[in-house]
Amino acid sequence: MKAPTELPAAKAQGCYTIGRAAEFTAVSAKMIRHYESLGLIPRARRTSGDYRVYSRSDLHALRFIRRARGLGFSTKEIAILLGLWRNQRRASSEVKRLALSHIAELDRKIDELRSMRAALKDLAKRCHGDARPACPILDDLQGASAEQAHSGQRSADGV
Amino acid sequence: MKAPTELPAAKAQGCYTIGRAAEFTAVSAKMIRHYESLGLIPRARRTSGDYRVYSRSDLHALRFIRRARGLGFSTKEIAILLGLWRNQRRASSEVKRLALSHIAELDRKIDELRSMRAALKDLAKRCHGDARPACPILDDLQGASAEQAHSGQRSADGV
DNA sequence: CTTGACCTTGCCACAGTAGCAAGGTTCATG
DNA sequence: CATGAACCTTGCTACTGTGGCAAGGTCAAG
Repeated sequence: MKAPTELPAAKAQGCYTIGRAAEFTAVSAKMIRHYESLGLIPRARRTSGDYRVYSRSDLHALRFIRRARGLGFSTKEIAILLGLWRNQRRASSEVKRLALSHIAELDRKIDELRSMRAALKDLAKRCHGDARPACPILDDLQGASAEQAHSGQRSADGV
Repeated sequence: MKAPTELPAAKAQGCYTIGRAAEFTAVSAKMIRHYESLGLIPRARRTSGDYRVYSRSDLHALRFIRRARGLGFSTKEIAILLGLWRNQRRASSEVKRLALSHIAELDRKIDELRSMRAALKDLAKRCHGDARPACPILDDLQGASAEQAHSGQRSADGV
């Protein structure tokens, strides 16, 4: 009940072990397993020795995921995108809606980072940066210099 | 060794329970404990009933942390900033150096998000967003622009 | 004394990625 | 055929920062 050499045969037919799949998709083996556990990709076929086996179309899906991650989509969003991708009867409006909402999210994050940057840049500009201890940056963080220096609270929600 | 009512007395002397400290600093009680466990702030004094007690200067440090978080500093960076803050013989150049390197980090992140945004915006622009399935966004994620059947991979983005 | 508000610790969860460990599989080579 | 290198398996740990819940203790007021 055990084929002696199934992987080489599989390779000849366009099948890949997880390591080769990782190599060809630039998604680490670790992450491939992770995506499987999340259900982003279906459970891989296994050899008799329990090795995962991937087909070319599996690699396709992995590249899809990698590219979507490269655009900053979360795994949940990617799950939806994959669903739309696989659904030949999808409406492109659904995809576009998701994309636009992600753009809005990116804008939000960019704005947040930019306002941090602006505030810090301003403080840095006012700091002599010499051997003396006096430092407007620390003064600001301390809040001693002026509680009303900049309008109240920057809302948290870090990067 | 148990005074009957120590907290009210403490309050009168400018002491705060963790809840009140949270309220006055906008740092959640949870995070105050967390910062303590990280060593960002010293272990709090305790009442006989093991309640943490904070002084006004402790609140000061907590606000310092909150503001630094608001500027996007990591907890490690904040640990350094706190050290500089407490060190009266610091050189402002140290602070400035940290600030500038953080600005560079923010720039890096902003650029990354912006390039995602640009790429996605472009795709979204080309997507009709109607009831039909054809979708340039999915096509791009699929990598259709460069490959279709077999042959090597195309590394899309270096993000 | 009871009650309710507050505190304590500790564990789980999120997201995404990486590392390590102990053990099994494959396959080529000696 | 046996060995060993290279690869695979699962599972736990960690990171960063925040929130939530649970079981139990403390405190102050009624």
